[in-house]
Amino acid sequence: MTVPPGRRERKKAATRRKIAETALRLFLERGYDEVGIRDVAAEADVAVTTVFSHFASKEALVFEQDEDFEQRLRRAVTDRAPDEPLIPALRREMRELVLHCAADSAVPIWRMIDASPALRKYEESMRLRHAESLATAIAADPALSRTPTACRTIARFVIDAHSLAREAPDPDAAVHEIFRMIEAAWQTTTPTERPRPAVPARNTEPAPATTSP
Amino acid sequence: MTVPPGRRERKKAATRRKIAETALRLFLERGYDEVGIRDVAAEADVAVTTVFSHFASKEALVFEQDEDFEQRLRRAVTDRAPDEPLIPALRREMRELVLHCAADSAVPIWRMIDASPALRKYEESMRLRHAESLATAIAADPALSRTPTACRTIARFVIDAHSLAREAPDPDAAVHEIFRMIEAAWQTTTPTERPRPAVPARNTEPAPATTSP
DNA sequence: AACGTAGCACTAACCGTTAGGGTTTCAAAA
DNA sequence: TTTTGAAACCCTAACGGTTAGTGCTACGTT
Repeated sequence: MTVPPGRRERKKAATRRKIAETALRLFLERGYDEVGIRDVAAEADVAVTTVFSHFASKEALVFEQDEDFEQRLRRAVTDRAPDEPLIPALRREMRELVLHCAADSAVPIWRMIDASPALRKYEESMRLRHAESLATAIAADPALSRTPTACRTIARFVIDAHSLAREAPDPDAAVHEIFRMIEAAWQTTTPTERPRPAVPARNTEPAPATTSP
Repeated sequence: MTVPPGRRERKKAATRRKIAETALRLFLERGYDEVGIRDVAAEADVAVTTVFSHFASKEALVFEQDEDFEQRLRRAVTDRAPDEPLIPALRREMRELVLHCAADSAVPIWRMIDASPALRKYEESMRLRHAESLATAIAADPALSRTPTACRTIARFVIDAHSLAREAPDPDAAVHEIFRMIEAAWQTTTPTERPRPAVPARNTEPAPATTSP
């Protein structure tokens, strides 16, 4: 598993990192549309085909932490405390993600993204993937048990919250404002649940045959 | 304005229609990815540049009624009866739009769209435009007076409802399920209104000197 | 009738992306 | 150690969407 990675893997990772860093530097220096893939490849001293063996498209060079984002949201659902409700957990995670985007040194990157139609388009298609991934995680939680449509709807709302809050004048306040709406939407979808009335009714996990292979 | 259109305009419209019809026919016959712009131009007996003078991109050949969709949603807001609440008006319109997409002879077109990543991407970017347009219409209604973030959020939710309902097994039921959630979300955003009792000590915004220039 | 221009054609290219085919470098089996 | 397989990389050439440049022609207008 976690054996010391061989020279080959280290070199591959180094190449990938060099390409991504070079690309981002050139994009920020000259503008995304003014830099071609051939420029990136030449500056990183690799072949054009090598760039595309590491990144699926030119836009993917900009959205490197794409999978991070997706995974963090999924884990906010799956790894939350057993008694923590869904929406507050998602709100907490989304708040961190938004603040990270809005306040960090990532500001010029987002300015570049907002200025390029191609990048905005790509971001949109990523968001759909993220929403589906999040919807799957929500639907898989036996403590929630909503309809597929309800899960997908809430997932979309949460993903929407990211770009809406990011573009708001006060991102932190926007997260709270939007999640108040999401919470209300979620509350209307409570057919098969008993939150925590008199008895806490903590189910005791009778036979966890399969955990996580 | 509505003078009998001259020969030039009629010819232009005919060319545009011929291109669109030819393109859609070829796409459905052979598949979107199997038909090149050069094929469409040849079959429609025009130059490639002429195709692009009528349509901004290859994908735009498929989404001709794009502006219809946008306008119908905006008008569902602006042209609704003075006493009709927002969400029911939007739900009614969205229900029609979804049923139109799901039941009509438009089914093979949507099958084609769902099968092509390029078309799905394009549709996504359209949806962002539609959401912004709808948000503007909602924000402009003095009878509603919500925050910009609330307007944009609800607009996104409504646009999301379209694709979610379209993909659901029972689109009509999905529209109602999703709009129940949207209605609840909308209800939580009632700052400058007096729904009913016990004012919960909200600050009253004493002097709104600047409204919206 | 003359003029200005909108619409269209043609060529040639740009750019992202991929296929095809070859070389080096590593890792693990023999 | 040697062999062997394949992963990573390189190069060339091309494909397909898109655009610039340059005209020509037909139409609307004066």
